[in-house]
Amino acid sequence: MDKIIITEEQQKAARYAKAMGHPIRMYVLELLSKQSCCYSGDLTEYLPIVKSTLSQHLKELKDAGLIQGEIEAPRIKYCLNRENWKEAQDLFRKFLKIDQDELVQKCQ
Amino acid sequence: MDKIIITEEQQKAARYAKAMGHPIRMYVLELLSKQSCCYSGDLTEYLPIVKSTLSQHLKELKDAGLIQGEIEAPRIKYCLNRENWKEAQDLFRKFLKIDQDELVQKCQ
DNA sequence: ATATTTGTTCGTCATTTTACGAACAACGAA
DNA sequence: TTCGTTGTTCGTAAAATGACGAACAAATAT
Repeated sequence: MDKIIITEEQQKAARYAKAMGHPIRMYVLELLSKQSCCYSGDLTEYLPIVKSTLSQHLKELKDAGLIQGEIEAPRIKYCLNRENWKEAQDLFRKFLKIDQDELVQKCQ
Repeated sequence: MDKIIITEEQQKAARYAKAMGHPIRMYVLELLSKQSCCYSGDLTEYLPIVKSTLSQHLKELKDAGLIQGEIEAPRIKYCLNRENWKEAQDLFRKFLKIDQDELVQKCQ
């Protein structure tokens, strides 16, 4: 009885989805998809969690490859990891059967 | 220091993403997005997990509202919950439809 | 009536996740 | 140098996740 191998794409998509699977992380990602960058300190101020918890969430997003941090002393500037973000976009687009042409039109 | 309320949409999107955040569940969803329905027994046969574990994963997808089961004795036929699937599509579409070039400009 | 098939539920267990506060490290400012 | 700011890491704890096998329930088939 041969078992199906879950594809690499499915693994990747699941990994990205998992990283998105928390309201705080979803919030951060959505913010970064709109405003190019943000500072961890500002997030702490607005989000209902303490800084160590936020740090963990940002670490998860980093580990999943969705964001990256850049030191801008004494703060850290976060922005999307565009390469992987694009990969995630492509995977989900495909997964969600989003019409590419329609999307292109919308974006112009 | 007022805290931001995570929006209902972000909660929903995170909930859907969380449900997608496992390779097995991603596999099932992708299958259902392609072939309209499937039977739990067939999945057990092909996936490298035992039936009780599969049952748990299907329950999670059900609880998240992404799939629904219909008794077709002695088996159970699973298909997407169209209404919620559409909602998930819309949420992710909105979330993902960032124009790359625009983003590149913003990030400089 | 009994056996078989199908899928859920239960009990168990190890691991991961989420959260907090305290302690720490890095760095710029006084 | 010393102080304050910023963010990570550590220790801890509660809850959730993921996996298995055994037991169970429901329906069909013999």
